Amino acid sequence: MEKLRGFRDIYPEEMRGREKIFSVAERVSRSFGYEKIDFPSLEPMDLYRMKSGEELVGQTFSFVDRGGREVTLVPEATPSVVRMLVSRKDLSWPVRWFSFPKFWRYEEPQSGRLREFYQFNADLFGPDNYAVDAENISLAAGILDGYGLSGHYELRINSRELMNLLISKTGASSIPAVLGVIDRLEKTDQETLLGDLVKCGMQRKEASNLLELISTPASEPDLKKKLYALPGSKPIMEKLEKTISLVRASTNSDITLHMSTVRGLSYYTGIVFEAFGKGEKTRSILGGGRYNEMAAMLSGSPIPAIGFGMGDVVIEGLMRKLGIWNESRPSAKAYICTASTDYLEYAFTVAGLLRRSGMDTDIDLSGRSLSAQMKSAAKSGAKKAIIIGAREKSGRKVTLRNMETGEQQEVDLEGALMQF
RNA sequence: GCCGGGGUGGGGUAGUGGAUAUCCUUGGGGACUGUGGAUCCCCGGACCCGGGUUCAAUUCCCGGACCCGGCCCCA
Repeated sequence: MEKLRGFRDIYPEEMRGREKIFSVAERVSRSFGYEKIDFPSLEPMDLYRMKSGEELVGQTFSFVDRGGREVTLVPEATPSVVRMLVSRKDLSWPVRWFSFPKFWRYEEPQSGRLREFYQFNADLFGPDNYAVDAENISLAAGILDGYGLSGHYELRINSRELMNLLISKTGASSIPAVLGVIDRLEKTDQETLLGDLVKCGMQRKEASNLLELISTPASEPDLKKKLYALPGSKPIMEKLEKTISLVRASTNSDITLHMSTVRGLSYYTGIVFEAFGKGEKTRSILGGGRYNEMAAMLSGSPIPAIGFGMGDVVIEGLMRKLGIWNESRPSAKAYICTASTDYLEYAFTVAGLLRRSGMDTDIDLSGRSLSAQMKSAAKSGAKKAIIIGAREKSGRKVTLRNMETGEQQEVDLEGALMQF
C-alpha cells in the first residue's frame, strides 16, 4: 500500500494550487501565440541514447517491454518535441509550441526534486535572432509574473558564445569541462574551483582571472568594458544586451546578466537563462536556452531552436514559502437536503435543473436527520441550502435557505433557479 | 549510487523494558426524527516493516523500505 519513492498522491485541497500552475502557464503561453502539444509518456530508449548517451539513460525509468523493446518513461520534452517537429514538413515558421506533461527521472528525491513531476516546456523553432530569444525569455518571465512571483525571483541570462570565447582564450583543453566547473561556482569553494580549472588545462593565473571575471556582479560598471575589450566579443555582447533590454521591456522583474549561469554540460549553443527565487537557496525554478544543433542530431536537418523547461516541484515550494499557494477547498454552490430518502427522486430532478443551468449542486445522500444534513451543508461551504420534503414535492417547490443570512423561503422551481 | 537526520491514530502530540498507550484536532453519530458551524455526550482510528537481545520490545540493538535534507547529476 505504500507509494513508490519520490512519487506523490495529490488530494483535492492540493489540486487547487496545482491547477493554477497549469492554467496560468497555459493562458500566458497562448497570449504569446504558443500552441499546446502533447506526446507519448513512453519512448524508445534510443531517443535518449542518441542525444545524451548512456549516463543519462541510467537516470531514467527504463525497461524492456513484452515485445522485447527497450523503452523509457519520458524524462524530458525536447527529443519528443523535436521528433514531432521534423516529422512535419508543412509547418510554417516560426513554430511556437508548449506542453505541460508528466516526466519521470530515476534520481534520489530531495528538496525540489521528485521522481515523478510535471514540467512545463515552451519552445520556439525556426528564426534565430535576439528578438526571438527575448520573446521566449519574456514568456518565462510572464508565467512567473502570472503566478504572482513578481519581485520574488531573479532571471539570470548569459551567453554560451561569450563563455566559449572567454574559455577559448585560456589553455583549457575542453570547453564543456570548464562549463561544468563554472556551473558549480556557487556551491563550491574558491580553492576547489581553481584546482578543477587547472585540471582542465588552465594556468592558475588564467583560472583565477576567469573566476574573478565571472563572479563580478552585472551592476559593476567595469564589467561591460572588460567584456567589450575582449577581441571578437563585440557582436556577442551587442546581441546579449539587446536581448536583455527587450526582456526588461516586458516585465518589471529582475533580469540580470549572470556569467556563472551556464546550464551545465548540456547542449546549448547561444543564450542560456535560469530563474531563481530571491534569497532562496533552492535550485532553479526554470531554465533554458538556445539549442540549434539538437534537430540535426536527431534528424540530420538543422532547425534553430530556443526553449525552456519549468518543473512544478520547485515552483510549488517557492509559492508555499511565500504563502501564495492556494489550498482552499472548492465548494458546491447549492446543497440539497431531504426530509427523508423518499424525496430523493424529486431531489435528483431539482439537482438536474440546477446543474443544467450551470450551478454546482451537492445532494445529501446520507439518509440522516435533517439537522445532520444541515451541518454538512454548512461545512460544505454552500451558499444556499435547498430543503425538500413532502410539502415541497407536492407543490413542485423547494425551500431555499441562504446559508449566510439564515433567511429562507418556499419558492417554486423557476423561482429557485432565478435565485442563483 | 553515496552521506546525515527522522518515525506513536488522517493531522499535531504525551509517554513507557510489563497494566486498557495520553491529550488536542479531524472524521462519524447523537442530544435536535423539517433546519447550521457553538455546546455537551458517545464512537472510530496509531507505536513503519523484519530480525535480534529479553521471561517480556512501541521502547534497546541490527537490517530494510519510506520521509526530510545534502552529494553526484540536473536533460
